[in-house]
Amino acid sequence: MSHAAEAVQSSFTPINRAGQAVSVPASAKSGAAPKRDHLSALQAIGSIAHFARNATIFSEGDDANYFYRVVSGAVRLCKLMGDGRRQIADFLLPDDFFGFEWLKTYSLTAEALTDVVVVRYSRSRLDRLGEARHDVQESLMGALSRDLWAAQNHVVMLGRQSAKERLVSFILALVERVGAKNGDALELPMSRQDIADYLGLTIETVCRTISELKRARYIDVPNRSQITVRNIDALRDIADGEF
Amino acid sequence: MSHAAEAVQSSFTPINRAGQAVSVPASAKSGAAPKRDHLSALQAIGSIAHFARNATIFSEGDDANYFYRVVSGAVRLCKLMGDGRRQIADFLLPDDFFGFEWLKTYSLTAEALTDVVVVRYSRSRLDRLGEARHDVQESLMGALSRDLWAAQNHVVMLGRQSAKERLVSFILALVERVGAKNGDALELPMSRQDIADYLGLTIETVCRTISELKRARYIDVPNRSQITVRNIDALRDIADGEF
DNA sequence: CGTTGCTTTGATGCCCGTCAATGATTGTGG
DNA sequence: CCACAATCATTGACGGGCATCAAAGCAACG
Repeated sequence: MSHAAEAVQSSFTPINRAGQAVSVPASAKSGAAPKRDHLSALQAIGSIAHFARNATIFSEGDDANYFYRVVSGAVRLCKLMGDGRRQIADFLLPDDFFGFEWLKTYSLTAEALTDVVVVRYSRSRLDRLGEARHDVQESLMGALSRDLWAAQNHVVMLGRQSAKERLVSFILALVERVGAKNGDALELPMSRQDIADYLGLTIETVCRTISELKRARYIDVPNRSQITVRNIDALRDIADGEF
Repeated sequence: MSHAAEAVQSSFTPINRAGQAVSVPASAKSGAAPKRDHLSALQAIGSIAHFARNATIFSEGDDANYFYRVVSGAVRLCKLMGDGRRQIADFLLPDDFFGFEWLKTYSLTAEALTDVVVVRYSRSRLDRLGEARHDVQESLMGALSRDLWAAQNHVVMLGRQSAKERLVSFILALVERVGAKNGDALELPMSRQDIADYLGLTIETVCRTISELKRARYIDVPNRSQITVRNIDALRDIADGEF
């Protein structure tokens, strides 16, 4: 989807769409390889796996034997500090890739937010495929780049935005992700605590800020797993520090 | 701001300055490339450039025409919000690479912290080199991965650590970077404001926290650009939330 | 229906930001 | 080399935003 590139400038979109099927212009010049798309090439070495809600898909420090793509459901990537503090790095939705590591071990923990179906690619096969096929290699590089881009925006959010700005940025990222318009409802597969751990806040601050946005008629909250956006333009102003 | 201070060293031909030493096969694409290490391969396409303190090396949004390596001096990478708030993503020291982008434009601004010398690689040549040579491609992936890893740790720091923990983590990162021991002095090429903008704090909080660490005898501050570490183990405890 | 887990709201306090003044260091021109 | 200005760093006083502690609502499930 186009927005991934365009949204770069103004809005700090925290959600990362790792590894979407983005057009990869670079391989166009080669022309020598048989005309096959790199996603099909990946298909050939993937297998399906299921995880129940709250199951751990892999833990930080585990051998990074697999690379994943979400088919359905949602996943969170997080880091745990020694004393139990938790920071969520990313939420993954269908078609997002995750678990690609340069090092031998995972640098994050992946957990199922909901029951989830994933495609799993063995790392050794992926590496071999990458060596053989330049487009696959570049597609992996693109996934890495998108993750880095998302992490850098996340850093700005946590370092320099207020609680309200962070929550609004988070909502706007979901809006962009699904192409929502005023009046549309957003699905929130994650809990308030997950949102808090993503935004570097407490659950109470997240709740209070949601209530505040509701009182101000920017959003509605029909139930705990949905938010209806009422005034996206006003939200954009808030995210950019206009209020 | 001050006059642009870019100066490309003209006494060297920017194109082929390393050609003096190494025999470079004219067409790198030829299948049977001689065994050569990827750094030398990079050398062949790099040229030297100088920037004065506070000069802008490139700005967010500029066409990403070059990829850089620090030779001497130090560089900061930062993002600016519309209202002037600044977040520093990274500080770069000699041998660090920066400015590698997947997108067409830079996602960060790079500024010279001190007078700085860099090697500059043209992106188009780098791309061609990457297509031809797998080791170069992988070395670029490695650089990306390290950046991502650093950004993820930065996220945890900003999201879940206190001011004291952040400052201590920052000091410890410098300690690791130069392999300092108790009693060694660390060079701080950046200002207090830069440190604050890296840690997501204000300059006053940074100063107060430095003073606190000094009072507690964990560090000494002989002058504004040096910190002497007195008790690294105690600092490690603080960074992990032990105090 | 009661239990369980999650969410929301309220009361209170503290960490850190803001505002302000002073001190230290660097740079500049006489 | 000194005088002065400009910049940067430090410290203090104060307040606000968010965390903490506590309790009450609410939905899912046996």
